[in-house]
Amino acid sequence: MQNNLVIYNSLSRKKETFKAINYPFVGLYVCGPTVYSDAHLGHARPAIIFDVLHRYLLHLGYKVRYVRNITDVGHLEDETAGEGEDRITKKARQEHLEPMEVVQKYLNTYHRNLDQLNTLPPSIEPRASGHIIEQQELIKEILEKGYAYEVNGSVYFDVLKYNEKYKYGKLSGRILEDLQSNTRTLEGQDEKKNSFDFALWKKAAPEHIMKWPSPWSVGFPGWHLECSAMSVKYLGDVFDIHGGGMDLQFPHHECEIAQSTAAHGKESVNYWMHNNMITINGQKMARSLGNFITLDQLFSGNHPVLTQAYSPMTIRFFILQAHYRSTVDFSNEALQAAEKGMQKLMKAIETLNKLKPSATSTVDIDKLRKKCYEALDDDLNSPIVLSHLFEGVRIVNSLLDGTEKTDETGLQSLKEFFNTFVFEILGLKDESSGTGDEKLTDELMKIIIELRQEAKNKKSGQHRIRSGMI
RNA sequence: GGUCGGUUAACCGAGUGGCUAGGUAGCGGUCUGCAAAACCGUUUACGGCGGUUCGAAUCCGCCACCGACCUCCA
Repeated sequence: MQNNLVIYNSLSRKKETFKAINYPFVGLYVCGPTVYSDAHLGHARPAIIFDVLHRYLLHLGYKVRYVRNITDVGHLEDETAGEGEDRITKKARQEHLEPMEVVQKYLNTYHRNLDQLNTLPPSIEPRASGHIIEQQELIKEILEKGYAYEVNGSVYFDVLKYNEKYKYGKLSGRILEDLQSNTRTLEGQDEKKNSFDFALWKKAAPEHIMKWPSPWSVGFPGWHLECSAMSVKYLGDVFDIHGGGMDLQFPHHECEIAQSTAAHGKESVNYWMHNNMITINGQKMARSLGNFITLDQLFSGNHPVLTQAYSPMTIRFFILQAHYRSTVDFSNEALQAAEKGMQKLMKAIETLNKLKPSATSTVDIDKLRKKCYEALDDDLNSPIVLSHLFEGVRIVNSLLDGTEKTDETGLQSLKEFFNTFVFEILGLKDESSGTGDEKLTDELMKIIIELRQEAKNKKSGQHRIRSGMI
């Protein structure tokens, strides 16, 4: 495959040329959400970023198997409390629902929101609860290889033992000695040999609702395990790309690497990609911090910090305006700027469809197209792609003004240019026909004018309509 | 405390050792009976102090500030 796609690999901390293991197939695994409350702005980012990657790979001609998991198995919320209650169980108790009802409810919202954001669905969306057996099998493998130990019905990963042969901490740049001296002393960890060991299987307390039988105890799998088990099941021992939020780099992804390596004797991921966080007032937006804005709130404007509603495409545009490895700070101003920018882009595309060709051409679309590919190839630099698209906008408007000219071929390639990058790859769509206030007003005005004309003809009620209009 | 990252004009946000990113706002203009909209053009930059270099916002060092991770998190 001839392509020049370069991806920043978190593992090597370098940009690397992307080479698929088994052309034309690409295996892409992205960590999805734990479904226990409404999806928020932070969830939109990886969904959109990896959607663009997905779309771009498809555009380049790859056959992509895109796997994005759903964490629907309760994991301990607060180990410091000793008697940890997992988040889904807690929510179920609060809302008087079955745990699986909680899961379904928020999974539905998540799907609806991502659909509104115009993301393509993943090829497979495996749930942790549906892969308990696979996870148990993986635990057995790790136990057999000697990198785990059982205590009181729970199974823990032996990090120190693993570190003798492999290197623990390579993804996040952590050194085991530092971890040893710096990890806070948490209560309820007496079972572990070392504080940095992590659970593969956890024996459930009697009141714990989500639990499954296993050779060790009635319990539930450790959080990091599902991704190791499911990625390998659907993408093979070694696959191309694993993505997720930067906050998952440690410990989640580090533990995944350790588990897979311990079980299979080799690493399973070629390229690790991590998107940065969305911040609000300079702080990370997260459910656990309580400073998040849900996507439904953004779309409806129903939140104290929002001065207006923002459409799904405004959110998408806003996120694409920043590079995925940078933090992006939320503000009404920034969202409004994104909204106007996107409208300008869409308007130009509308204008383009009305343009008439000239005999000669003064514009060079090929050059622009090439620049867009270069930007995408350079670690998915969507802000640069957008800047080139706005150069295209300038051209369209100049054509309308008559300061630039182009022939039929040029017009056609300009249309293809926008179609490819705006709609196909960046995944934006024109919302104006459905929700635009201006269009709605225009339509309503037309009806009122017609009514007035009608009333005028019948000589009835015209004064009311006229005075109302003025 | 440890590890890592950031500090770019009014706001958001790219970027390269020398050549205008882009969007929004502002300003000037075109158009319009006026205005709005639209369009065209355009002013404010690279946290501080040193160093390398013919030349640094871009490389190096120190300092300041901010953030992320180290505990669940997208």
